[in-house]
Amino acid sequence: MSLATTYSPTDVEAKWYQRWQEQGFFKAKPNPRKKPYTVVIPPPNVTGVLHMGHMLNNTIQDVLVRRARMQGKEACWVPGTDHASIATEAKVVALLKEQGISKTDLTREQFLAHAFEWKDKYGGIILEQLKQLGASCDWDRTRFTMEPDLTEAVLRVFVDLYNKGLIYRGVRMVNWDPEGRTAISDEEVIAKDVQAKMYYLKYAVVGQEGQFLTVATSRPETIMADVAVAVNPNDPRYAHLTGAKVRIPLLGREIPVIFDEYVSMDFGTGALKVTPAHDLNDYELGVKHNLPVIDILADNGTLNEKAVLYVGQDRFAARKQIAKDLQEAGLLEKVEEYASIVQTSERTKAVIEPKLSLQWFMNMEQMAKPALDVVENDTVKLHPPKFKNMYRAWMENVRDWCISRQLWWGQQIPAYYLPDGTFVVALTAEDALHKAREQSGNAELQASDLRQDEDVLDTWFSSWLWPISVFDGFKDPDNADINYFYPTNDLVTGPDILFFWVARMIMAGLEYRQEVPFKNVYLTGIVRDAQGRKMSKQLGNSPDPLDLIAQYGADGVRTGMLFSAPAGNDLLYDVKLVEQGRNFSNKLWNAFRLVKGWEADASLPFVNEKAVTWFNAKLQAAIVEMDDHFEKFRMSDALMTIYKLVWDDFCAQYLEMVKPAYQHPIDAETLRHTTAYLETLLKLLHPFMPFITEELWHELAERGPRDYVTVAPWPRASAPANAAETLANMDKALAIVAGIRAVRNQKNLGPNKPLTLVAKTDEPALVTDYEGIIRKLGSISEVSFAEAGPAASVSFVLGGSEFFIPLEGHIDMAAERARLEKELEYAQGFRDSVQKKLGNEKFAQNAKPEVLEKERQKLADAEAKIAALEQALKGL
RNA sequence: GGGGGAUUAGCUCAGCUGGUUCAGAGCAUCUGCCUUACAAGCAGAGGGUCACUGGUUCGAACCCAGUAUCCCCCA
Repeated sequence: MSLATTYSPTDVEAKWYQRWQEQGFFKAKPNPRKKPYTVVIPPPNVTGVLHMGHMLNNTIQDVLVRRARMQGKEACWVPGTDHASIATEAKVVALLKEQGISKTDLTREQFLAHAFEWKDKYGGIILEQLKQLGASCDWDRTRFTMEPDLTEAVLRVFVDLYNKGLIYRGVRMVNWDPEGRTAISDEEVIAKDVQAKMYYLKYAVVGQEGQFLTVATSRPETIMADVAVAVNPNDPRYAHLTGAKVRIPLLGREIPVIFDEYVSMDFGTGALKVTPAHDLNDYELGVKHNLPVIDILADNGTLNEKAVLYVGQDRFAARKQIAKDLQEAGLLEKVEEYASIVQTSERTKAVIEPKLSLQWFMNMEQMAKPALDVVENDTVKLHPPKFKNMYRAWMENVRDWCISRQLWWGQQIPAYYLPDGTFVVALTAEDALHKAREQSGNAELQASDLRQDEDVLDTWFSSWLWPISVFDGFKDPDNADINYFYPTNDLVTGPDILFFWVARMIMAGLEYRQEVPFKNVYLTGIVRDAQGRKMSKQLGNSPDPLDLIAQYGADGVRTGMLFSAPAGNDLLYDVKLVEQGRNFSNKLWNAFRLVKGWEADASLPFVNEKAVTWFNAKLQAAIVEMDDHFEKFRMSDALMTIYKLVWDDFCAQYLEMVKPAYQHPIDAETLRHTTAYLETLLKLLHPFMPFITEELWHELAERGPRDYVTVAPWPRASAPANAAETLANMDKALAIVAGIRAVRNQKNLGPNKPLTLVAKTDEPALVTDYEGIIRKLGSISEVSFAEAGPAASVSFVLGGSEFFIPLEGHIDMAAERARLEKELEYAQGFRDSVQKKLGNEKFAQNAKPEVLEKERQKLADAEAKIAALEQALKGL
């Protein structure tokens, strides 16, 4: 047999992924004999390519799904993509621009044709990439948020919520993205710290020549939209301005001075210019004081003709220019630097303009309440739970959701305008005509008389229906799939979309299924580089996931990502992690090579009973521990448990214990147990490392046509008799081995130089029962017992026993004495502290009996050890 | 400005109900080994004032108060 000493994943991975698909292992259908286990993928943008965040997120989902599948559940992982309205439209617009085509030259239909063409070409890439990671999605269920069925779901919900009065149309202050030329929701706005300038402008007081009111503003270009200057009524500096008017600098228009306690006296000069069209707070102030609104900004962020000055200039250019002009006019008192915040668009990064605009909104208050309750009472559990607080804060302060977008790529709003300016909301154009005729009383109204709203809906207005719509729960609310697979079990996503998406899915679930959409939400962290910086194209600090898979294997990458990724914590990615993952694959591969190479000889006696029962106890304990970790969504801990079991207990200890001498056969019983253990380990590892485990599963034995580790039953923990004793005894035996090895290292003896061991102990069985193991792992040629150690020997003490290794010519008596004395000193110190504790009356009164018993045991152990050490010193 | 979280070994993090020789794990580091499964490996070792200051308790990494620093969310 010739197996390479290193595992090479490349061919193996492609082969098994294909076989799994051929076998249909990932397909799920309602099965009353099985429990459903459902996960819906957070649909990546169609524009997307796989990045490290997807790798982490989808690895976690796949681990959960694969384990559930092995547990005998009907595991259903629904994949799909999101049409990502604004992001995709921006991408298509940019692409067309490269081809010399401007969006404005196209009709809506032409543009959408281009966009769909683009989507068909690139939209599936990310899903193909997920296959390389090993994602066990049911690909037959792949959905797209803009496909006909899902679009229909969106429209139905819109119509329904409109009819319930939860969706309304109105003029409100919205976040305007001048780059995307669309309104966006509050959640799509990102606040950024910037170093800004504060301009101090002089407003001349009307009728009092030479008197000025100085106003501090960061946006001097908006003075043309000013309708008042506000000061605090309690501010003595401005009391004399009651009823006064001031003149806008440069422009000369007169505006009133108003008094309102809203104005902070400490900020700037205590005088605030009021610009209702371009600031939310100013808008509210304007409404309160009944002031007009002057909107001087065009949709693209340039100044419009209402500005009078700087018309056509971009807002930032105008700011520079007006500062200069004010300076020249002597109306700029000073400019100061100050730390400020600007609101930017999540998608286009453009600086947001607050803008008064006619949009569609959804009332959130009514839906938020039940969605908050289910999280508060743990019907939906957040992992880690610290996110509950954030969730509560958001839900209690939720504002209405602006759902219309001035874009083409997305679901067009099903509102139809009549010639008289009124509108109807209907699922289809025919319905709309029907309603329009009814509403207007004009039976002659034709379809061509109606004009559908130009806007599309926010992308999240389709995503929030995802757990229901992927099972066609709107079109056909009582179908077998939705009844079986909904509610889903676990959702894995990032905390950045807790409000965008998670909260709203809960609302939709409660509204349309009267049931939460999932029971657990696992919130991943952000993948950062080793220095803690976010991964970004600009920094070039993000590895290409597909390169990583090619280099380290999908299994290596998956385990690498999970080694250091507790829920909710950011993952500091370092190539060392995937190296560790790859090394682990290799370790497993070599363990397999060893076992595979063994020849069984049925005539040999079963000599490894101690090792076999010990490893079984270890294995069972590890299964219990893993199940517990999984229960608590501690994925990296579950991985670490199996990692240590495989590497330390199975490879470093167990295999070394049972390994026959080179080119010698092994007894059949041991081989049988060992192979069974290896199979169990493969099962436990499979969710983390699907490819190598499948490969080894098939290499290890002849398998039937449907016998794959992918569908093998998840191991059930059993409780072996006397497990605790088995483990404790082996620990003691291994401590002897460790003692021997430490002596080898100290004395610089090679690992193979045969040594002899002399034991002085009250528990000789601990040595005789494990003598084979001690000999093998310690390279000991002979074990004997004595009342005192040979003169020229190194000794070590374990519990109350003393062990000697005769080493003629290697002994430094002074060093030996010093070492033993140090150990003795520590043991005595420990004994004293325990004695003191036990001597404390209050402790004796208050401590629980178990604790007291343990302390007494500690004292006894310490005294035995001290006695042994004293003996050893005497013997020197 | 409001709210939340964190601070434990060089790094990333566990530490559950206050009590086990409780101060841990992985990685990294150091020393020695190419020992017939694996140098992507083996054996061994070192390394911490549990942020700081008080308090509660027989007993505190853990509970309480305050301080400092960092992170996140919201405004």
